[in-house]
Parts: sequence; C-alpha cells; structure tokens
Amino acid sequence: MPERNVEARALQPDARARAKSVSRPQRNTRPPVGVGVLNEHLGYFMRRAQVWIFNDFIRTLSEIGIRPAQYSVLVVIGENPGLSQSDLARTLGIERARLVHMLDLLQRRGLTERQPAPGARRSHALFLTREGQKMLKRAKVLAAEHEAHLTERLGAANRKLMLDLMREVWQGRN
Amino acid sequence: MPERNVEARALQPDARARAKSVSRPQRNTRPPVGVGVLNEHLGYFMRRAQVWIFNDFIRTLSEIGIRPAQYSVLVVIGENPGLSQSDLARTLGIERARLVHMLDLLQRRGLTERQPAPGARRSHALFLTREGQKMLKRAKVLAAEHEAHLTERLGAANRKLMLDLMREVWQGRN
DNA sequence: TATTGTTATACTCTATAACTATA
DNA sequence: TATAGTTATAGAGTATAACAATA
Repeated sequence: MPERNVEARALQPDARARAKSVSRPQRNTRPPVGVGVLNEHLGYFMRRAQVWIFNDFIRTLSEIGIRPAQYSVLVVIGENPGLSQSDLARTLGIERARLVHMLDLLQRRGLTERQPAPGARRSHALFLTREGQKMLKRAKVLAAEHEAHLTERLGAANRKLMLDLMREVWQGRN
Repeated sequence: MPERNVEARALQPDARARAKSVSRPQRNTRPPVGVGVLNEHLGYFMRRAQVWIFNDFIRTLSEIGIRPAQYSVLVVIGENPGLSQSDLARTLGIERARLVHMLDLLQRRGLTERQPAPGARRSHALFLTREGQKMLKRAKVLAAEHEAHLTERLGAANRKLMLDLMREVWQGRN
C-alpha cells in the first residue's frame, strides 16, 4: 500500500462523497463526477500521471529553468559527447526540426556547442560547454529531489515496481 | 514476461549492438546511444509510454477522427449528462478556456449540445446528441481495439498490473 | 539516391490574463 | 467577492513538407 497523501486535493471520490453529508454551505454539494470507462484505459492514467510528474519536475527545476525535454538533451549529450543531431533526435524521439530550435536556445544560454564533425562535413558534433557540465550536475541533483517527491507520493515500493515495469517494456523502443 | 514485439523498431539496445558485428555497410556501424541517468527517471519512461499509447489511440480511432482528449470528454458527458463545463474541466484536468474550444468543435460536428442549466442561468448543461451517443458507442469499440494493441505489446499480466498500480495511485487526484 | 541540418507552417495542448454575466 | 463561460495570447510540443549541402 502506498503512503496516502493527506492534502485536500488528494481526496478520493468516495471520500468526497462522504464529505458531502457533512454540513458545508454549497461547495461540496457537488456529486462526484464519474469517468466511466476511462477507468479501464491505461492511456488515461498514463497521461494524468505524466502531466503530474512533469509539473513537479518543472517546478523543482524552475530555479535553473530547465524543462524535461531540455534535461534529457543535456543528459544524452553529456553521456555521448560528440554525437550528431540526428542520433540525438532518434535516441530521444524528438523531431529533427524541433531539435534545431532546442539546441539554438541551449546554445544561446551557453550550455551546448555545435562543432564541425571530423570526417563528416554535413553533420555537427554536439558537446556540453564547461558551463553546460556544471548546469547538468546541478540539474541532476534537483532531478533526484524531484524523484524523491515521486517516492513520497507513490511509496518507494510502488515507484520501483513501476520503473521496472516501464523499463522492461519501453527501454530502447519507440 | 511480456510478448516480444518482433518489429525492427522494437530491437533492444543490446540487440542492436549485436547486430553491429554482422556485416553491414554503414548504417548499423552506429554504436548504441546510451541515455544514462534517464534510465532512473520514471517521468522519462512515463512520457515515452504515453506518447506511444496516444499515437496508437489516434491511429486506431482515425477513421472516426476522435482524439484522446475528445474521447475523454465524450465519455464523461455520456456518463454525467447535464454536467457543467467547469465540472467537466475539473474532472479531466482540462483548462476551462481550452474546453470552450473543444466543445465548439464537437458541437459543430453535431456530437454535443450546450443547454441552459435549470436554475443556474450562468452555467451550461452538457449533453450528447443522438449522433454523439452513436459516435461514443463506436469510439468505445475502437478504444477497446486500441487497448488490445496494448495488451499485445505489454502482455496481459503487465497491462493489468500497470493499470492497477496507476489506478491506485492516481485515481481521483490531480 | 539517401541523409543532415535547416526553415517554415499548422495544429494540439498548456498557461494566463482579462472580460461579462451572473451568484 | 467568487464563479461560469468566454476571448485572446504566448509558448511548448508534434507533424509535415521542402530545401541545400553532402554522402
């Protein structure tokens, strides 16, 4: 069983229904709205979960202004210095066209570089700048903090179980 | 263990590394690109999974032109005839402003209606038209087909396990 | 001919702010 | 004052098509 989040917004539908009978002016007179067959759709929960997680990630890393997609780009360049834009795009499932814009922004912030690729004049070799390396290091610390929020919400066992499941099923695929 | 997808794009990284040693001109000379610490982030897999699932959903329902968000709106209205736009927005976590546009489109397609809410002149009561009910019925059939694709990819046991986990953790919350 | 990086366009979705008419 | 619906705008992300330079 996961730890229960005690914030108001975490109330279950049945809990809200029960709260209705307690004397309250008008706000909680609303009957709970059921989502019917959506409860059978993995995609529905996956989407809600993903939005929640990304919001927490964005909030937690807001002090350095790094968003999830940017984080993933920095991590993969840091892990594979000198890789090309197409390899990066393929790896992360980002459109080549979109990546151009993202790298423009990261480059303007002094975090990444495009260098001429040795022996392949049509492609670029991507690197983190010194600044980019420092930023990535800081980002990883904050991202770990974000992951701790997840553990808090899901319970450590649930988080691990989910991660293992997802990894098994989605690792290295599109 | 889940069934293995045998399509080329489903190759695991290690499989691709092995394929490298086989004689092939240049394409598979690329070393696999590692994603480093992303492998520890639930949000990373959640996002990849969600994108895959939504794409399959969109493809599977393309013949009726219903997207995931539209589907969820139709389901919830069908389940709660006469509910207001704000209740709908709150339930699905859609911005009130965004919902206005979505309902405009669904209404223009003759699938939903806004009726004056009895006793609350500032809010609308939402209903499916006859046409909308038929569309929803068809959509549910196709959505079940989509869910079968998921079972195929994840394995029935994994899909159930994921669904139960997600439901326990995210049901009725934001 | 196919690939790499690029530009451009369109559409979906999210996030805000502001306005009106109600309550 | 707060809520319901609406309008408008800005930005992220996705999906395409097309082009020049290169392989």
